[in-house]
Amino acid sequence: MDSRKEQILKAIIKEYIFGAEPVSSKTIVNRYGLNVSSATIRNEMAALESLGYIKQPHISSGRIPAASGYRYYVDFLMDNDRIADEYNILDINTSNIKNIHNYLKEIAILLAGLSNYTVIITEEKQGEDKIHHLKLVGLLEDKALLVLVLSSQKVKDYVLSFLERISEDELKKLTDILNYYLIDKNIDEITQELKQEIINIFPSNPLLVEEIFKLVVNALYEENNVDVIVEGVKNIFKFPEFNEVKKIESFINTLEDQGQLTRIFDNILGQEKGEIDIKIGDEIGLEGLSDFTVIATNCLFCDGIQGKIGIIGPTRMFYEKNITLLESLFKQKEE
Amino acid sequence: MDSRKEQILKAIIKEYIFGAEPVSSKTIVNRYGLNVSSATIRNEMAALESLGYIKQPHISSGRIPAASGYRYYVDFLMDNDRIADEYNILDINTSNIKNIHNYLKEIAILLAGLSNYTVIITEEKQGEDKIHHLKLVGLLEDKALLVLVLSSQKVKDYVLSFLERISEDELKKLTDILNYYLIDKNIDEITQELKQEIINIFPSNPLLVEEIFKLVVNALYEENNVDVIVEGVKNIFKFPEFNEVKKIESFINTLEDQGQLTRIFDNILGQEKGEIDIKIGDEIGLEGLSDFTVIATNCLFCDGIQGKIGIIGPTRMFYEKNITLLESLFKQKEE
DNA sequence: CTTTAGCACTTCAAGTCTCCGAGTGCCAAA
DNA sequence: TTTGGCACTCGGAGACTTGAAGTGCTAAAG
Repeated sequence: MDSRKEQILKAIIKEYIFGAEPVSSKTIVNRYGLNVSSATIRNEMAALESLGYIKQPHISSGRIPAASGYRYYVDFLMDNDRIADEYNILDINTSNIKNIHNYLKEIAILLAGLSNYTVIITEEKQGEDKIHHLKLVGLLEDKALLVLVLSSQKVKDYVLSFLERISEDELKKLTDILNYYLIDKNIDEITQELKQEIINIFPSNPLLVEEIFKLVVNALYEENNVDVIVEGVKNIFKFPEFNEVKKIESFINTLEDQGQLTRIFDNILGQEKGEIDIKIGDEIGLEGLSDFTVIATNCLFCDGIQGKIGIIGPTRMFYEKNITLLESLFKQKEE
Repeated sequence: MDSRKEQILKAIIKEYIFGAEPVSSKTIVNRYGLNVSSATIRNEMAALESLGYIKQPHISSGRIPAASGYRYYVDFLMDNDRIADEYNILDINTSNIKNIHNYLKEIAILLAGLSNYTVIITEEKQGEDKIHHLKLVGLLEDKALLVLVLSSQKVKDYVLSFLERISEDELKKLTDILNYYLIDKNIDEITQELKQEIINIFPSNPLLVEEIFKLVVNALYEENNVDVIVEGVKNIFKFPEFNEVKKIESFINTLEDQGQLTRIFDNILGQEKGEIDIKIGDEIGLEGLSDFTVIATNCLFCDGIQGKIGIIGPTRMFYEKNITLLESLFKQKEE
């Protein structure tokens, strides 16, 4: 990726974010004076395509960014000198918080209005459920079942796949270790350090331990009876790429499935406060959201009220603006 | 409307509710043995059409029910011997009500699942706001402004249109009467009797008083910070008649506008508990919902928690089933 | 007066065809 | 390495055809 390719990729992405239509080589020459001809741009575009950053909807159309193109843009090309507009979102009605749910709802509505995308807020009610015990059960050569029993008596199970075979004895040993360390722990007590400790004791398969920890945290997270608020669904209709009922349907199906939806926050479960997480397309890990981007962060909404907040929109999204919006939530709290 | 016309109307509606496609004269002969030929059915259909109960999407297609056809069906033709299936909805998790919002949400999800339509629940937090004072201001010959000041200091105004001219003096007089009776009243205290009293004192324009009362109740209702829960939006995609993005958009826009949405419960504001209100198409009074039917009722969800619950779906709806569903909410509470 | 058979008529929906514009890929020359 | 030029491809819009479904109407039968 030389500088000119980056310039062209950036131009394509900016143009496509703005116009939602495939970008032609000619458009780039006309609007982003690079002092080369459209043929040169076409050559570079072909190169960018073979790198996977852009793609063609069909053979004789312009290019649109691929997911990895947006990823490259977010990681390396985005204008970081964005002006930190002051959005004083958390200040609304703070005098008037009789009801946390309504307060969060107002924040969501406001943020949906400011961003023009859909906003999701979860309030975490922490530590209500704990691990009662768990068990690993071998299934086939390369599969096992993780069975979790929670202190609320709920049972959850997940299928694990291994890269290489693991013996029954190994599974038994890992089950014992996990039980020893995890029984009676709530979501806050299942830390990165604890995970590391177990990996040290059971070094033969760290990836498996990672996976199990993720699922355990997930299970507790879901069971904590989080309040999920979704606002700004109607904004989806502003985007011409969602002009088919099928696409709207899969979006709304995902939004209405609370169990699935909270998974958009998976990555930021253990993240530092104030960090902004960006997941593009399949990175989100939900089938219905493969054309979307989620920008999310942890947020301390007010004393004692903590949760996560995410902006979700098409991958063709105004990244800078939304990141600024979420950052501004923190600026206020730091004061 | 002789008995045969009613039979045919009923057949058309049942058939259309089931199949979502225009019903032909032949279909009726085949499936609803009336012992007449299709030509006779066609004659009757033409009559039913000129009565306004059914219509044709285009000339040369079968008939579909018109809004007033559904109305006739609901009022006179519906099978009232419907078996009162026992849906023990309110029993879910009653032991576990830590959080009213989540309890209502669960009810909504359950009911949305059972009905296959969209469910709306509002919890009323009663009597929080009152009328501080109000004023009628003449605008043009046939218009005036109703200005409401609430005890929460919020100001709301509405334009009133008269059929015939009303003098400034009259407006002043009515303003004084209304203030005398309404100041410091909350939503529960603004009753039908109070309205009647004012109409008796100010008999020259009862319609105007009616209109003002409606707006006052509305304003207080909106301000009572009701918690609105919507579940089962995704069910809309099951109905072939909503195969255009435009239609979905207007539905979702309405659902997301809480101020508008609560107006679907307008009719049952003062209604007896347990009565079921059915509004079809334009009867709902919301532009975005002219292809929908709302079936709604007051509901005492549990001790002290009162609210309204509505099922909303296409006019082509399984009326009997949904009425039964809502009725079953009461059966449980009476026990 | 009511019902019915029969037929002409209308409309939609799906399929086919053509045509045009936009845009690319690639070659050969600069 | 860049560029002008040209052949090629594809999608979308529009025109046209065709077949199926269903009606309205008329004239005859009950």
